[in-house]
Amino acid sequence: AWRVEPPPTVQTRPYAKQITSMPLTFEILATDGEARLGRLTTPHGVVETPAFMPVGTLGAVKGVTPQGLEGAGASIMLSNLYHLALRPGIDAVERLGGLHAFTGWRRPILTDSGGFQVWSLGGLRKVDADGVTFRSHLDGSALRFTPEDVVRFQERMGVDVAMVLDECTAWPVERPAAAASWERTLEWARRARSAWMGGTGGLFGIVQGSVYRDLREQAARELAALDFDGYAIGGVAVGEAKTERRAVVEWTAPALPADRPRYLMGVGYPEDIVHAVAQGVDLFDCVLPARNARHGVLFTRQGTLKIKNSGFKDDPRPLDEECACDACARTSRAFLHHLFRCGELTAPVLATLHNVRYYLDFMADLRQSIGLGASGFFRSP
RNA sequence: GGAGGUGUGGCCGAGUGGACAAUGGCAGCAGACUGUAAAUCUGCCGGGCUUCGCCCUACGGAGGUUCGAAUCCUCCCGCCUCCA
Repeated sequence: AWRVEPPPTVQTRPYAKQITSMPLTFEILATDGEARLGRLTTPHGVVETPAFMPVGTLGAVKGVTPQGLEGAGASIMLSNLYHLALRPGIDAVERLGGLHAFTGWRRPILTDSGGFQVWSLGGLRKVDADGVTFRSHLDGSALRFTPEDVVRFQERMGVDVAMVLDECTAWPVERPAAAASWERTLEWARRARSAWMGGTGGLFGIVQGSVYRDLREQAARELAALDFDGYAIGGVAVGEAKTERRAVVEWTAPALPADRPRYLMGVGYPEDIVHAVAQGVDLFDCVLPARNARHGVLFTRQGTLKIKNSGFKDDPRPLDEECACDACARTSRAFLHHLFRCGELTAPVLATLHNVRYYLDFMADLRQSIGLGASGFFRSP
C-alpha cells in the first residue's frame, strides 16, 4: 500500500554564494613555436588551453545536458548576455543564484557581451556613442546596453570571464569607418575597465580593426594598455576571405600581451583553429559543431559526413570509427541517418554530442602536441 | 435504383477557356552554415536536348466544341456522400 506522504517542503536552491573575489590566473606551461600550452584558473575551475568553448547561448548547448557536456570533456562553456538579458532576464538569473546555479553547469562560463549581436542583429539595433539599443528579436521591445551595464550584468550573473561590450565591425568596411568603429570600441573598453569591480573571474577586452593591419596592431597596443585579464580578437568570420581572416590573426595575436590568454572569437573550423593556435591563440568558441550537428553534418576523423545523404542509408559503421563519445559507442551511421530522416529529436542530440566531443578531443590533441615540446608541429615554415 | 459530388505530376492539394509542364505542402536529390533571430536557409524535383532556350508526353478513358481545353459538351470507368 502506498503511504500518503506529506507534501514535500519546497526547498529553495542553496544560494550559490558568490565565490569571493578571485582574479583569473594564466600560466604558460610549454610552448612550441608561437603555440602555447596553458592553464587558465577561474573561480569555477581550471581550463587547459588551447581550449574550445562550446556555445550555449541560452545557458545550454542546444541538445546537450550539462552532464553530457561535462562527459564530452568541456572545461568551459560560452553563454550570451544579450539572450539571457532578454530571457529570463538578469534579475531572474541573479535571483536564482547566478548563472551556474541556474543552468546546473558547474565549470567555468564565459559570457559574450552582446557585441556580436551589434553585427548579427544589424537591423534591430541602434549604436550611439554611449551604447547600443537593441530592439528585441522576440517582441520588439527596447533593450539598452551601455559598456557599464554589460559589465555589471555579467558580474551579477557570476560568470568566470566577462567580455567588454564591443562593436563587431561589419565587413566589408572602408578604412575610415573601421577606424571610427575601433575608436568607439576602445572608448567602451575604457569605460568597461573602469566599471569592472573584479567581483568574480576576469574581464577580457576585444580587438577590432577589421582587415587593416595597422588598425589591428594599434588596437592591440591600446587595449593592452588597459590591462585586461585576457584579450580577444573579434570582428572575424563576418564574411571576409579565409586568407584575410588568417592575416588578421597573424598580425594581432603576436601584438597582444604574451602573459594573458588570447581568445579568437567565433572561430571556427578545425583547420582555422590549428592555424590560430600556431599564432599563439589560446581560446576559441564556435557554433559550428553544434549547428552543423543539428543540420546533419558530422565532424569525424574520416572527414565531414553529411549524414542525411542517401549514401549512409546502409552504413553500419559508427559515426566516427575512432571516437569514444557516447553517440559513437552505440550509434551507427545508418541509424543516425534514419533518425534524421524521420525528424527524430534524438538525431540532433546524438550528432551534437559527437561533434562537440570531436572538437574537444581535437583540442586535447593540440595540447598534447604542444606539450611534447620538441615536436615542432607548430613551428611550420 | 434515385440525387449530388469527385478523379491533377511519387503523395496530399490549388487551378475552372489562352499568361500552365501546371501555385503550395510533403516525400526525394544536393548545397550552405564560423563571438546562434538558425532542429535553419538555398537550389533541383515529368522525359529528352545543342538547358537564360527548344522538343516530346501529361491533369481518369474515349470522342467532341474552339484559332486554343486540366478548364466547356457527350459517353464510359473509378471513388465518395445522402436518400430508397
